[in-house]
Amino acid sequence: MTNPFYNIDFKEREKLLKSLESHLFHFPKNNSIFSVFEQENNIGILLKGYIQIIRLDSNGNRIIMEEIGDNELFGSFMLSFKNAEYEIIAKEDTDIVVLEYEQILRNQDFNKKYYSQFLQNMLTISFQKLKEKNERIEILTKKTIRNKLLEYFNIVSSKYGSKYIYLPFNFTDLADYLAIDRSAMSRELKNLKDEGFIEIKGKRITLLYDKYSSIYKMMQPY
Amino acid sequence: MTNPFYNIDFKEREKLLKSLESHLFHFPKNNSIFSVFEQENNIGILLKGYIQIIRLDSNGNRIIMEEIGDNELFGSFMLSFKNAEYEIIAKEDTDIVVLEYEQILRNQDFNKKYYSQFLQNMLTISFQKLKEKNERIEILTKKTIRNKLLEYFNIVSSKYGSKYIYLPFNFTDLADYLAIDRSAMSRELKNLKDEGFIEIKGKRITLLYDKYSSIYKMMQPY
DNA sequence: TGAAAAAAGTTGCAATTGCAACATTATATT
DNA sequence: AATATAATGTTGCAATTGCAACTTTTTTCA
Repeated sequence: MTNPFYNIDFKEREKLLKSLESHLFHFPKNNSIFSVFEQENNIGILLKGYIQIIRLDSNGNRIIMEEIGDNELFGSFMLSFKNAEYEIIAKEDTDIVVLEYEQILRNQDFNKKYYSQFLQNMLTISFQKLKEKNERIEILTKKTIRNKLLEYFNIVSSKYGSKYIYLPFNFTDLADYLAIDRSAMSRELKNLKDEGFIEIKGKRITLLYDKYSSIYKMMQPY
Repeated sequence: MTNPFYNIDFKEREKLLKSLESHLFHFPKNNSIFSVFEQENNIGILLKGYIQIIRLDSNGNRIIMEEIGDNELFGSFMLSFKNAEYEIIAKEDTDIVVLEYEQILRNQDFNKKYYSQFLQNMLTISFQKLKEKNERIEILTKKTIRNKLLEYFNIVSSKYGSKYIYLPFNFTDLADYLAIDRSAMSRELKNLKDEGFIEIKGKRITLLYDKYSSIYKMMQPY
């Protein structure tokens, strides 16, 4: 992911962060960072670490809404925490900067080169995130568990240009990311294995089918 | 939606569009505008009109990926048209500007005030779009048709602050937006009516339940 | 206006999936 | 290393949903 401070030197960065009324936070592994985002419209930039944003239903469903890695944006500006219960958890030791939405988007310091560069960087990151969100939507709109899994595998596979995939999370979390029942997913993964489409060794999955093969096209929902 | 040329006067806007190598297009109602977006990484700004981006599966599924209205962004920079069949249709007479991703994000004309203002406007629009995408994901991750419908109704209802909802599309398209079978959705809408939770008159739906009521919380998937 | 096309409503049936309730294996912690 | 905890694997069963195949209603357009 593009660095939000790309092409902005250390001194300028300090000035920028001061003028945007930023706050720096550190969270140790496995701590909740929800408190920071309760108030309205702030923007978090993850400098280092890894966090998950999890939504908990009134039905007891657990959904992984976002996985945030280095240089990514997150916060209430893009995901309203009002109407449901959320957990934001640092899965590793994590450093974040929190900015005010208003400060970034109402600021008119256009004579400061570093501010314009910062806007450009933020836009680059936002565009990448929009692409990710659309990929997620392409997965979620598949009607069967099988097709959700295959779409997910294809996206990860083409991202790294390889038929050998390393899952970024465990199977429980994968099910919560794909919004399907874990045991039903487990059953379907077994089917895919038995039919010879994939191979699984821990978090390492090998795709044995050709994306453009007739076998793939024949994978009908029913 | 924020105007991408907010706070940029006509003369500056002309200069900006020229420097970004923009192209203007007009499409009459019901025409395909796909051709414009076949090439890599371009950004469309919808000036006036209304378009739908539809994904067609190899399974024969039809999914409404995006609905684009005035001042919204769309294009291959945020939705890759490579790995599936897409239709991009102007549902009304539509004017669009097409820009190059590279031109916007590599340009270093930071001494031009209008360019920085444009970046700020684009960022505002991107943030709004990210919020919409997350709302869509919150709907799609619901496990039952009933809960998808209710989540959708709640989002539309709270957006307009009213229990009277006017659907922005017909029921066939609603099903394709929620990624569920039309007839199954029709059945579930009838159930919700019969149980007294909603009232339907054409595209006008009245929510008869209280969002914070126990009835709502009791709406379990099974 | 009237015919054609599209959208909406209905229903039976079978496939899929969620859920529960386990057993087994892996990981974390003291 | 031993124990507690979490993750994974498995299966029966019932609820939900997709699909097909209609009918009825609404909208479009020549």
